[in-house]
Parts: sequence; structure tokens; C-alpha cells
Amino acid sequence: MPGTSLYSFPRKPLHDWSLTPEQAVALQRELAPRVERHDRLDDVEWIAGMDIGFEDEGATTRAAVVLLHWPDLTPVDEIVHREPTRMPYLPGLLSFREIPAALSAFARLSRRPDLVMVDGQGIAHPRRLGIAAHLGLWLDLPTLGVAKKRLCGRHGEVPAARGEWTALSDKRRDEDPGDAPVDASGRVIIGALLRSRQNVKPVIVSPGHRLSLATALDWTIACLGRTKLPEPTRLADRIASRRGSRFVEPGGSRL
DNA sequence: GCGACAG
DNA sequence: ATCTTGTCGC
Repeated sequence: MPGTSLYSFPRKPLHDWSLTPEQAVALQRELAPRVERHDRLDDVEWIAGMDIGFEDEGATTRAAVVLLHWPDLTPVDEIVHREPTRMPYLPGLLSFREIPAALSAFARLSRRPDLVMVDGQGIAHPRRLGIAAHLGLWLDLPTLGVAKKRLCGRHGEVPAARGEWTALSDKRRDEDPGDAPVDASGRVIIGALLRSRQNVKPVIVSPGHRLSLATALDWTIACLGRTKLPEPTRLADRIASRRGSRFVEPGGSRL
């Protein structure tokens, strides 16, 4: 039944995806104010992890979404969607390169998640619209970003013990809401560097859509196993990057 | 003007 | 992100 997906995202298109870098930046400035913030996130039962990988020297984009059940963190669904890559990677415009494929993957998910963890920044972005925040607007769901590297902002040292974190702050921007949390120096707090594993390089957690930094940190820590990345993102990462258990094509299975 | 720069 | 071998550590 083409066109009859049980879960079609989104209900309302935010825009098409053929944009010049200049138009993309203008769009981010327009969308950033729509990102919502909440202190609580209740009734979470299904958590999704999303990540993107590439094949054919970048010609093909591979989106992976994993759905886990809370609180046991058992994977109950895994989707991999491939499509032609539409634009190159440009710092600050990552979402325009990766979200289209991600949406197609989410559309095939068996259930609508209550929270989505994305490999990348949430609002810890120059215009406060990293891929996690942008995806949250499209899916109309709570999202948070867990990145391995920093895009913008400053921070101090992070204690070496697991669970410790330090705020990531940035100079106030036009996109920041008037009530945005700030530190003692008046700098806007856009995320945090979390020590997810003892003596291991910290991950960068930032709220995406519909949750606060405190809540984003709570859920990230709650989904932590013994590895550096929280389970949702770690599993999506494995699938999207070709690693994991992928000896699934012994010379007999076609289709 | 000189770096920095998610994936 | 991706290309790549061995290697250090729990």
C-alpha cells in the first residue's frame, strides 16, 4: 500500500531539501525559535537511536534507527534506509545532508518513539539548530544530541569520574530565547561535556527539542552501559557504520 | 587577519 | 563520515 505508512513523519513539511547554503542558514534562523524546552519528560517507554553512515565514497547515505524498550534497553526494531547523498558535509549544515534519509528510516519504524537520541549536536550549534534539534521539529518528538566532538562553545575541565559533567557555554546569539539559561558570566549554556566512562574522552550532550539540558543528561546517563556512548546511539552507530554483527550475507540469501 | 569546524 | 593494522588495557 504505497503512501499508507502507519507512521508517516512529519504531519506538516517544514520545507523541501533543495537549498543553497545561504538559504539553509536563513532557514535555521527561522526554525531555531520553534525549538521547545521542557523540564520533564514522562511516560517514556520507547527510545530511538539514530545515526548516519556512508557508502560508495559518500555517494550513498545510509540511515540507521534503532528502537529500544525502556528501562531494559532491549532493541525491538532496527531500520536501515539507503538513498543517494544529496549534498556535501558543511560544518553547521549537517542536518540538511543527513535528515532526509533519517526521516525515511523513521517512517518505517514499527512504533513512534517517546524520545530520540541523535549522533550529533542538539542546540550546541552556532544557530542553535544542530541535527538533533532540527530532527525534533520534523518528528515532533523530544530529541537530544550526543556528539563525540564539539562544534562550538567553550568549557572547562571535566572531572575524570563517570557521571561527572561540565557546562558547554557560548556567547549569546540572536537565536537564543530571552530566558535561555546562562552561567555566571552571562554566557548561554548550550550543553554539557559528560564523562560517560572513567578516563575516557567525554561526550557532548545537548538538548534537542522538548527537553532541558538536565533532562537530556538524565536520560543519557540512564541509557549508559559500560561503553562511552549510550545504548541508543551506540547501537545505531554500529548499524550505520557497517560494523556490528554484519556477516548476514552467506552466499545464499538474495533479498 | 587567523583559527575552528558535529558527521 | 571513511580509508586502514596492530596494539594497549580492562
